[in-house]
Amino acid sequence: MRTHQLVLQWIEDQLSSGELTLGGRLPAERSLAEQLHVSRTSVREAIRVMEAMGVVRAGVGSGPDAGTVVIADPTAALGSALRLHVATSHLPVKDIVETRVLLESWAASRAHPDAPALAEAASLLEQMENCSGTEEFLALDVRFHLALADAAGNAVVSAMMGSLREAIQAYAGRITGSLPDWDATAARLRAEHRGILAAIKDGDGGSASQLVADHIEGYYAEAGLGAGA
Amino acid sequence: MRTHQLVLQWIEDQLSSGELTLGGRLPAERSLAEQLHVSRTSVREAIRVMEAMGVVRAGVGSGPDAGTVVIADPTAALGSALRLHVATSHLPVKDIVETRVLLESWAASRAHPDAPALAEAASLLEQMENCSGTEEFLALDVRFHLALADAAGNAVVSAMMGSLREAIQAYAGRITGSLPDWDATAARLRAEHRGILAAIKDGDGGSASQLVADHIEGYYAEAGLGAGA
DNA sequence: CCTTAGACTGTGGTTGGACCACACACCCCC
DNA sequence: GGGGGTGTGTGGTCCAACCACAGTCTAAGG
Repeated sequence: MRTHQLVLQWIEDQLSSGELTLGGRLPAERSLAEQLHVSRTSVREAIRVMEAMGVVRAGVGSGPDAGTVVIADPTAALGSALRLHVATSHLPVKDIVETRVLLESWAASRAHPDAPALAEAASLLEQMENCSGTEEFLALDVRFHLALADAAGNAVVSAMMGSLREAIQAYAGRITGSLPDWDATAARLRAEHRGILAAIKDGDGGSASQLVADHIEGYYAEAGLGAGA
Repeated sequence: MRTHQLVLQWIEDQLSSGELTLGGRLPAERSLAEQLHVSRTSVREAIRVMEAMGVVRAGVGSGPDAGTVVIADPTAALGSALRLHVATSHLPVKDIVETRVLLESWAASRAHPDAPALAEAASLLEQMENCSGTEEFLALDVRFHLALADAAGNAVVSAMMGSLREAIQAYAGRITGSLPDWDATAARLRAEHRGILAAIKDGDGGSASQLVADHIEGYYAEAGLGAGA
């Protein structure tokens, strides 16, 4: 076993045993190196991996925001990994979209009509009504869909959904530019969003699920992604 | 932007542009450091992250297996990340199981009856008939479920399924020890496996989907995981 | 007494160099 | 022609130093 993996194991054990919790701070790199009898280099490599996994965040300087603290950002880890594997052409964009439809339609069917996340979704919907640029619209769109996923109350599905969206963000931005009439598309998307939100609030999960699936598949189909997506 | 992120960006660009492909080899760490005008330490940190993401594999020595080569193991990345976040208690095991049911039941409903992966699943089923230890049984069980997921032909779903299973592998092993009658449970699981495989081969996706959901939920329910999982 | 400009301390970030173990490839010697 | 030692290049590890940053403490000045 390589040295940095030993450090990784130590940190994971600390997390599992509860000695390191969310918001807690790891020992300083130099202290940790001495404590585990390894070099600071190995400690740093382990922390780098943890950082890529969205488990810790390293901050320089002093004060409460400094040092290496435990965070919880599973979306970052999954998103980066998926994006890289898309870059290697190992994960087809078609499969990403298909999985996104699967997760989101499930979330819509399971969303609680009185979840607080739905209030945020409604607020985002209003902001989308009067927003100018396509970039701003897309950013709000991402947050809207994430809010819907959160309403289902499954942290794993929410994280996976966010990471899928992140992984193909650059791709989605490119195909959006090729749309024939953005204003018309945006108006349609807004109307569909309202329909989805209304269905969820009415407790009609089955209908909401179908609307979400049509919404996503319709967008990618219009943008020119091949059949099946 | 930190130095190692610059290296990460460079590697990702090489992957996106196709100059680095599956099976290809990265320049040696020392060469890459000189080429990008950074220290070898920064290059190593970047490679370490890529390794954790399942994108590259580092090997010492000489020959075809040496050096840092591009691989494609998205399961490793997702699995480690999920496992760590489960360790921080940020992702409940209940949500993991729920997501597993979602993905696997979808895969069962979409599996192609003549997919080559089903032949492997059948072979694994035979091996499970006459196997002794519980560990061996569980290992074969993992491979059986992965084969079913592969039969659906969605690489993203397959990867996510494998990573979910990996993330709770230690957990599953613990609860298995608390089962009252392992032999009876194993016999039931085998029978359910046969039923699932038969449904898929008959082209009855809906039935297969329901059988898979019952199969997984039943197991965790028997092992004592709370309701809803 | 209060304010403020400076030094101090501890954090991660980066670098260069050195040495090790490993595994293949080559070459000399038998 | 065959076999063992050597050469070369790879990643793995460690060390010592320096930098930038940010909060804190201190001492000088009002």
